[in-house]
Amino acid sequence: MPFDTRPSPAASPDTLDALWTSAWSGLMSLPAGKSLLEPGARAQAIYQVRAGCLKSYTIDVDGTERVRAFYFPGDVIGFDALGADRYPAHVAAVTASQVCRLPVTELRALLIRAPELTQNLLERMSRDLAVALALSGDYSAEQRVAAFLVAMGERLGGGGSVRLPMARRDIASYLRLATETVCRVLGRLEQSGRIVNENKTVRMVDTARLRFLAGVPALHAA
Amino acid sequence: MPFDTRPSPAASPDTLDALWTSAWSGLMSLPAGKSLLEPGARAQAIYQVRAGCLKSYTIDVDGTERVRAFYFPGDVIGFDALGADRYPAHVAAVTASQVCRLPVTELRALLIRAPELTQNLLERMSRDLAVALALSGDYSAEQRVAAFLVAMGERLGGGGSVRLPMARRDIASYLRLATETVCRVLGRLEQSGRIVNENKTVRMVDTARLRFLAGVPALHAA
DNA sequence: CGGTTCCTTGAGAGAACTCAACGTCGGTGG
DNA sequence: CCACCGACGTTGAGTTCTCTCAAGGAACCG
Repeated sequence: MPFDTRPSPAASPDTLDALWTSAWSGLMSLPAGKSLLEPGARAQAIYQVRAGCLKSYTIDVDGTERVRAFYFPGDVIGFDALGADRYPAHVAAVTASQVCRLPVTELRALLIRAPELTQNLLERMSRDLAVALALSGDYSAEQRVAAFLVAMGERLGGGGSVRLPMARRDIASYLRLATETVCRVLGRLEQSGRIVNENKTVRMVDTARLRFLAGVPALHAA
Repeated sequence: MPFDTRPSPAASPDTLDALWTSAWSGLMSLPAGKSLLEPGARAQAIYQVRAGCLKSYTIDVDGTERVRAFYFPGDVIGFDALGADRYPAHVAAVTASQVCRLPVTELRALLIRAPELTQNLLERMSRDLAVALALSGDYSAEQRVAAFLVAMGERLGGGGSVRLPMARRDIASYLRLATETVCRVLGRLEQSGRIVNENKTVRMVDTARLRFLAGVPALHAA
């Protein structure tokens, strides 16, 4: 349940959509592993993913990487920087990616020019907030992994087959589990016939059961 | 570190502040335990706490209560409903409280009339988002409790002495721990001389050490 | 003052973590 | 084209932390 990160398009007039869409510019290509944002840097722009996959992460005192979020095409990067005016975390490409840019100054101007867009923005942020709150719950390793698979399946829409471009370590870090635990759970899910684990691709066989394991399906239904 | 929930006032022109402040109306008094919002209800208004303490919580499938947030005077309740147009959780008074109201329609009108306020709103939401993300990390029971105490101390500003109006059970639920674990950690902190535990009030003796235990002090410093 | 709820402390169980080893994949250079 | 190397993935054994179950003590309310 906790892992739907899709900022699905709001049902707003075409003109607003167009305004929003055309605001983005400066397509940028990033090879796998390349850093896009550094924590502490002035938040001069937000970004939208056009292709590939990126991750947001922090490095804590003992040098451990903590993945905060994964971003896929359509997702906006940088909302969490608007408050403090500084980026709070690293953002780097997981696979070769393309992103486009919207300077914060232009975002503000745009919102003053078209206040109706604010609604859209608030919706996206409040959805992110709801997901983050859901993620902070205490769930078993099995629940977390199942929910992650289900959410990724819905997010990427591969029809029961999910390609996970990120390393097991990244998934584990995101789910607050040990890498080994993720492997073990995937192994157990495969043994019990719920999934088929093919390298970086997971085929979900028993989706209903996975959803049940994930717990509350409400968040996805909504 | 993860627990600063204060939406501290943004440094914006007096007129904007005044506009924001005067938008709120309908002071409402709630006795302890009284429910303010129910999940699923149409989000017709957001609220601001004027006095007391409230909590936001969900009830999951097995009937367990999960506390999502505590609200104190100045905090805004309901941001997370703006996206889905429905409140996502229960909100109830922990102690006798007073709140005032801002209908969503008026909020939208206000934002169109004074788009500069949007910035303020985005800042509040993005701060909430950052806190929620921080809270979702995996921390030891000791880290969580220490961080909670430090954050509450900063939040309520009682000069090293924090009054915790909510039950241990609520704190435990919020921190994703068992009630007993919270008690045990408080006991250990007291035995090692870091705090003095007087019923509902905790005096922080070794604040520096508590901050260290809480981990990254960055979030508070910023 | 009795009852209820909350807080605290103890003993045992279970889930996830750490440590460790081995197998696999992908890239690089001979 | 193949062999090697390093990073990643998987699996096992033992440990640790927190949870659950249980009971006694303290505070609050009628």
